[in-house]
Amino acid sequence: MVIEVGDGEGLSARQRQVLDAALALLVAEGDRLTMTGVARCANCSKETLYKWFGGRDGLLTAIVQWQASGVRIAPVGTGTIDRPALAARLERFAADWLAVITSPTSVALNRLAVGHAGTGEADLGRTVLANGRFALARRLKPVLEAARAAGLVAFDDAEEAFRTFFGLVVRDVQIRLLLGDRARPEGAAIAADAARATTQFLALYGVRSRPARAGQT
Amino acid sequence: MVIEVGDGEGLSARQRQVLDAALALLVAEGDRLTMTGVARCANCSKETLYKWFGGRDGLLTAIVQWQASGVRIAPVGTGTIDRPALAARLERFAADWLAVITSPTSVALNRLAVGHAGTGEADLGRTVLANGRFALARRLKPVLEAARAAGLVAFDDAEEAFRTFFGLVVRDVQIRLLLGDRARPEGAAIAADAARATTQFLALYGVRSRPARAGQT
DNA sequence: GCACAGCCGTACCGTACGTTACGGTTCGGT
DNA sequence: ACCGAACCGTAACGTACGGTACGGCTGTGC
Repeated sequence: MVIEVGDGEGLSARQRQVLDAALALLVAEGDRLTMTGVARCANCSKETLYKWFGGRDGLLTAIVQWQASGVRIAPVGTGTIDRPALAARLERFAADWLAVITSPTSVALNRLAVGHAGTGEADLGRTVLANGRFALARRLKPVLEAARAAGLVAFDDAEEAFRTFFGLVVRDVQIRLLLGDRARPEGAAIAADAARATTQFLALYGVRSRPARAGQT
Repeated sequence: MVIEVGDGEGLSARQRQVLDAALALLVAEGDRLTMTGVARCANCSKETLYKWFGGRDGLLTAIVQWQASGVRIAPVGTGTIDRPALAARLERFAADWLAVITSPTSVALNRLAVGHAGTGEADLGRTVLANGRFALARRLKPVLEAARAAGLVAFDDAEEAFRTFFGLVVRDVQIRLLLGDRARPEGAAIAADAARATTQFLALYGVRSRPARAGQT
């Protein structure tokens, strides 16, 4: 199965406007998003919505893909990999990821996809996973493997190492937000969490190289 | 705010039957659960459903509380606390928790609550969190604090330690299941994951006492 | 035996919303 | 200036479902 990662290439400027409006409405209204509401809020006709997106499912799918195309995790960058650089990079990933999953937009989209999972053909959940968790893994694994090649960390399976990192970063934050708990960390807390997760990950997988005790945050 | 943890005390046998049927239907149908469907499936009339539960929201709330009353995490038990006992207890918690959150029932219920979060007054999300994540924390924290008192582990904040343990146990499993990914670990994998999470948690928080190198799993 | 309460099954009502259809308007091409 | 395509705004249709009403059945207290 091929998941359309959708960089919003085939969309006209007007269509992007409509999707922006729909996304904003989704964040505000949640799953009560209605075709009439989108049309009114986007100043377009329902007929146009149906022509462009085929129906409600198509619109929702387009919204998910459109938002995904706007999420950009820190590019990997192929610089030298020493211990401080690795820590900085992991911390950056963690902070970016926390910022994404705690954003109202991401929460609304994940709620939509969760509620929609297992029903219908569109399978928004698959798309959200492809653009979220799996996209993150795709970006992070090369970093982990480069670090392993440089002797900084040790693990058998990059996938397992990634999942541990994921757990250390996300913890209970995402599920709590999805379930409506007010627990959204702001800037400073996110930075602190990212640093803690990185430290813990390196404590679990890091290789104690030489005496080098410096730069442990 | 007081959350009704609901041990199903005020329910007649017949009402439990109805809730069981409704829960089964919820697992099968997802959010498309309909009052008519519940009535048909439970061999009762809609009038009775409305009389007993007040409406759809009331029924959903009753379903959530009813299922929560059936979930039992390993009781804490106040035995001696040495390193192997601590590891065994953590592993037990982790395995129980993984079994719960990966069960189709839990997935269906969490999907329902997530989709329902932020809308309406019932606030199923709050109930699910109270009976899930927070109930787990309530059970686990005394164990962690007893272990700290015994000098086995070290941490400043039991809440933070719990959240780390939670992350190490759950990782990406729950969000993937909620989003419809087929990634349900079965018995052996759950046991392995529980052991790994426990080992990692003790590696992060455990106090290296004396030479004692035995019993590291 | 009988009145009555509780419940089942079903029919019914009102609404919300997805979907379709249509008249009017804007705009680019010729 | 004219034509056609695309699009806006709105009205209309059909259905699904939450909620309500009612007739019939069963079991229990007197």
